[in-house]
Amino acid sequence: MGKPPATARRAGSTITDVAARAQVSLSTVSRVMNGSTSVDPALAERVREAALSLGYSASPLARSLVLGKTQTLAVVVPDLGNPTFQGALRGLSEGASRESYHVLIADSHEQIDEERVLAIEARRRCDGIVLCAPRMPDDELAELLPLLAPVVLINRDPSSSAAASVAADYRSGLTQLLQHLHSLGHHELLYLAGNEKAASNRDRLSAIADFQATHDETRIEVAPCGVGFAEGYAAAETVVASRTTAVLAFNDLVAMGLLSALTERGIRVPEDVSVAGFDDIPFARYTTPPLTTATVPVEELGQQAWQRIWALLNGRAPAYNLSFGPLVVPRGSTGPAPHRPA
Amino acid sequence: MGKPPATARRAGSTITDVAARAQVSLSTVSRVMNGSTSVDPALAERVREAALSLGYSASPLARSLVLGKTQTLAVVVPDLGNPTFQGALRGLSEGASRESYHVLIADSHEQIDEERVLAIEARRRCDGIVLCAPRMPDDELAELLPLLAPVVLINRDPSSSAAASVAADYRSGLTQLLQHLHSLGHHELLYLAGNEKAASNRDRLSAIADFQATHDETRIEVAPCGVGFAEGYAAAETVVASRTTAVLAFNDLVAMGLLSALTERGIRVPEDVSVAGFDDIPFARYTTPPLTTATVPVEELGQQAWQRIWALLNGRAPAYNLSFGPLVVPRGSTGPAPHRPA
DNA sequence: ACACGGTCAGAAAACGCTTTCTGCTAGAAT
DNA sequence: ATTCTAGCAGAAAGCGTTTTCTGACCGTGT
Repeated sequence: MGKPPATARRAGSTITDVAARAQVSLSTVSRVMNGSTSVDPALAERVREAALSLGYSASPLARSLVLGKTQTLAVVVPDLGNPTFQGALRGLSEGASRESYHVLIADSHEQIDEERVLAIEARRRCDGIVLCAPRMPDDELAELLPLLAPVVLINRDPSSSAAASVAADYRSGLTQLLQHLHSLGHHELLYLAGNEKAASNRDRLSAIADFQATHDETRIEVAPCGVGFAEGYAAAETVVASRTTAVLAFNDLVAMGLLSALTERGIRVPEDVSVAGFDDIPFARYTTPPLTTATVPVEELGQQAWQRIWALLNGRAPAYNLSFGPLVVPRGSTGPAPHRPA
Repeated sequence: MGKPPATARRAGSTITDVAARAQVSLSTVSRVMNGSTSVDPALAERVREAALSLGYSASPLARSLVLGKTQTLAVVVPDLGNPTFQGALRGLSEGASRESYHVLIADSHEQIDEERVLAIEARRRCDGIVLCAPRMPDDELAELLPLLAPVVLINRDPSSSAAASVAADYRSGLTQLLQHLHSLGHHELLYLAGNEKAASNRDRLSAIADFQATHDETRIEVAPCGVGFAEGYAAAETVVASRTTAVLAFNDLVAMGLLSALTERGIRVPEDVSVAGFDDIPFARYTTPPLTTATVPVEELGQQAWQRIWALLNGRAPAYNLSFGPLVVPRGSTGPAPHRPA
């Protein structure tokens, strides 16, 4: 009767407690808990009972330390507020949880100079890392990768180094969007650019340059803009001034901001000007008019990233690097070019 | 010359390696790395040098084990795709990173029966936990809380138990929205309900009941709907059939879906019917027409949650439980009630 | 000159586990 | 009946740290 309390205590019961209660050694408890072969059924039962009544479960920390694996994956994103990364994170987290892996998330809040240390720090507490660093300079990235392995890149071409990666092909996506607008008769286009340093922006610019090179009749203007609603909204001015007939927004957010500003000014979309976004975020379908855009299956991007890191974690070779070719989704915000009286 | 490699190796250097290289004991290395008082400057320098050349940094795992703290915080959300939780997560993550805390995120994917074990599992790898579980039954929550401490609740009234919490006051928000519409002359309202079990939905219903009780002249219909675009879109049918003059959508997503469907049918907002959302997600400002809604400062919710868990982690008492009173943001989607020929 | 106290470095214990190694017991084989 | 072997439980080492404890050395005070 004067024995230690029978009820499970706050947080604390350790393997030693269980061993004591079941009158066996630590080793035996460990074996039972890990379903090891060959331990006397009677003992095993006693141990399980003791564990249960003490509410015991092994400390993940101690376990990780000795096993050398944490069952945790790090994910670095530049901005949790960005639908693209949210989607990728979702896909990733789903895959991870299915394998009972945990996800440590590090938001660099666009502080690209801190990304390096953030990634390293996060990586140290995990078994692997998935990195989204669209604006990290190529050389810094290359130098960082070896320290991070196993690592999977999202939306970054691992140029030199042979890292695993999954990405959306922004180049191809924009090319298709250009063709879409071109086929509608637009020859005066405006591209509202995102962040100069971002790889995804460079890809788009490259697509524009190529298109321009083979289409003399078309003029594509480029205006710096940004990546959010507000910037898109503010760009209405530029759009009007440019007297172009179609606008390629850096992404759907920008497009939506722009759409809103144009509507306010009484400029009709697509009758007066066509607007195309990029990404096909869930909202795009529900704008007025619904937004023409290029799909980027962000959630699948995350899933594929998980698949690759999972392979890596198990010592297998990851699947081939993947590049999703976005598809144009023609919706109401783009239409035939208006006949403009010069 | 025949010494061990001087360059930093992959991942592996341990404190022992550093000690060996610096010709001192482990204890000394540890002291130096932790900026401990009183260690001979010469030795200290030698240690630092060794650590640097080996690329050493202490294993967070081992450190956590002995220190009894992981520098990590768990966050459980029901759905990473939901802007509300995204915002809260952002706010939280920002605060955490400022204190160089890490964030482990667990997405229950709306599997409310797994939330319990998910939370416990996550909690075990962390120093504390922030829980968003809008649909977990009260009794289960109450039973869970003691196992999770220190814990902060988001959007849950900790009824009996005295847990720290931050929440949006959905009741008050909806009341204000009702008043807003009432003052515009609407007497035939329709509420598109969210998930039956969700606390935030119950709060709204309660607000409706109260309002109804004091406003005989007003009829408020309730229709089950959902929490996403698609459900809002699909609800257009119901809205039209109800012949009400104003719709209170469960949230902005539903409102946007509805808006889109109404526009497609040529129903004018707000001339024919007023639509109000809830949450004031960033998109709400940019719909056509801009969406009247009630602000819920989700990011601040996250920040405040961080403040409280941080206090708890430091053995201080958390600030008083917080309830944000949403503010109505009147925008273009609500207007005077139309004169309807009976 | 000797005892005493104060610095500071190393030895060792502890954190909570897993796993190898050791040793005991009992059953089988000769 | 005796030895070999298999089977299973406990002892102990090890994971990489921090921190307490121990002990050496040096300076000071009498």
